[in-house]
Amino acid sequence: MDWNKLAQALIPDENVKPLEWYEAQYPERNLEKGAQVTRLAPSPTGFMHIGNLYVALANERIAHQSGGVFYLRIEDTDDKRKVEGAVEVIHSSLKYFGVAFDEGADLCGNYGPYYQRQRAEIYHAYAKELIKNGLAYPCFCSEDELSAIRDHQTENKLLPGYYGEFAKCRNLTEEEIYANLKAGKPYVIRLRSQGNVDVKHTFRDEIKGEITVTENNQDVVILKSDGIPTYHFAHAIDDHFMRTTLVLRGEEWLSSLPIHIELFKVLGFKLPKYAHNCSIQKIDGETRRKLSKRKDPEASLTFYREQGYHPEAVRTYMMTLLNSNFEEWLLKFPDKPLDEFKYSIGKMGKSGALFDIVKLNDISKTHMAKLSEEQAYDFFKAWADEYGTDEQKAYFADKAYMLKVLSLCMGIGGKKRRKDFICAKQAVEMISYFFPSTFAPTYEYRFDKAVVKTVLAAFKGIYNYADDCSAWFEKVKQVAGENGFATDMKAYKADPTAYPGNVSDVAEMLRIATTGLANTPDLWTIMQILGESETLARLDKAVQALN
RNA sequence: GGCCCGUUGGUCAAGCGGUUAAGACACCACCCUUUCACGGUGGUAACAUGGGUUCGAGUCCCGUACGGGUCACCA
Repeated sequence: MDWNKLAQALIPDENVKPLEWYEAQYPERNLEKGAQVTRLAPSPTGFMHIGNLYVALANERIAHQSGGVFYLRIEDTDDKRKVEGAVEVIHSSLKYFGVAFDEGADLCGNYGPYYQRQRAEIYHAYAKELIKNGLAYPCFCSEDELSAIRDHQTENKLLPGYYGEFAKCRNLTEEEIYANLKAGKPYVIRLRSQGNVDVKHTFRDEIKGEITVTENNQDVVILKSDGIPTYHFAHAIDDHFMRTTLVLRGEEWLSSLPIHIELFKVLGFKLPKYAHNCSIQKIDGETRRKLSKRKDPEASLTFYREQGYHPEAVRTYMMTLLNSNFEEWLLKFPDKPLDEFKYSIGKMGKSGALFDIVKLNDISKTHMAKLSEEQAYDFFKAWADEYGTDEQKAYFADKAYMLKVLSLCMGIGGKKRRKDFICAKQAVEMISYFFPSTFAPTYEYRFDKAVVKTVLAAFKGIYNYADDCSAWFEKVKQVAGENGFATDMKAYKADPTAYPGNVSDVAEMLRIATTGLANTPDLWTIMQILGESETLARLDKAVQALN
């Protein structure tokens, strides 16, 4: 067999450049010792999974912390998955959460093009080299033939795949090959694997530690019939020529590592370091499973935008999942920028973490409590403009009023900040009672209607907008006392059965009457913000509702 | 099913052969508090399982169970 002739027939010289050209074009990067070059290599499906952010963040931290480079490569080798505008989505959604690339698709960079479809030539050049060396060959098997092989293998409990004796096209004669080509039969290029599945090696994964990998014996497809490479081949070529030093990717790739190892070997490339991280899981009834794009809204990055989670909070939560010692650091330095945390790949978990929205909420609350009322205003307004209802958008028209509301609800000026707000959506809904357009109370009192009614009417009769906080509270107490409620907490606690309730119960009635909720910040201030006429109107309305 | 990876409280997790087995979230109690929160103190709660190795095992080895991943001209 004349491999050179075959290579030339399959991939003519005029379509490719000499191999040295590529090596010269994409030289080793001139970086400091220890600097890591990492990448994110998504397919442009238009859907950004929380796992994309997760792995992006890890890659970004490792690159930037080491003085290296973090780039974006688009794996668009599968035509079926491609969606218009997807790259835009990748950039914008990651940027929103504070992850930015140094180079890559739609950015500058000397190691491009960063779209795999545009790199056909380089893949062809190396496929040709493999054919020349007898390490790759054309395969004319049809889908039917392949599935027949697979069926036979499963029936006989043999290792499935295209290898050894099952690799029919592996030993085609020269005549057969040229006859097939002449007949215009479609073909793929397969690797002629040199591996043996009985041979195992230990391999060091940066996250998992020592793992055993079996040699690859599959004659995997490297070039599909349309001349586009498969993931495996593109990975080897691209990560070599883009000079990636660390491939940090999802653990679903772990099982194809043997293929990648062999590919790097036959291509004569130095193997990068590998790290395989676990995917984020979710508990579904009794079972854990991967966060699913279809079933779980929180799997999508857009979910966090729609809910109005602060990007910094999401990022912080991701960090707690990514690095086990991060939370300790955060506790110690709550106000330092996240980037000052020393990220360590060795501290990444070996097993999949469960996504815990309750924890995210807690982190979000703490984060919101760091914002000023101006910052909160801007953040909520931006959210409302994009996702809010018309009424909610209108909340922000009177900025001075909104600022008063926010500073009350966030506990600004107090000794300790409140932590009521989780995300913009919830926060904006929470403050809806401050706005007549959305004040729609369902009064749910814990006391008898008649009692509530007397209390409300009595309070309304003596309420004075000009009262300061303590005068106001004296009146609450007065109403409480007049209706038999305990005004002295110590007395009440000593014998709760002696009273129908205490001042706090009376305060709750007033709170529900004016806000519709049992849970709000300081009531006196709320009344001050609402204004005299609105407050009185609400008390009236509440009394009416009791008839 | 084969191969690979994993398994410490409800959840995230520290732990690198000797610890009273950290911490965070959640939950509960108490305290603080003129109301709602915040905050503070304390509490409940874990090494999947069976065998080894060792003076000594959450930590090392083997088996079992359970969970996850993967077996494409998808990435």
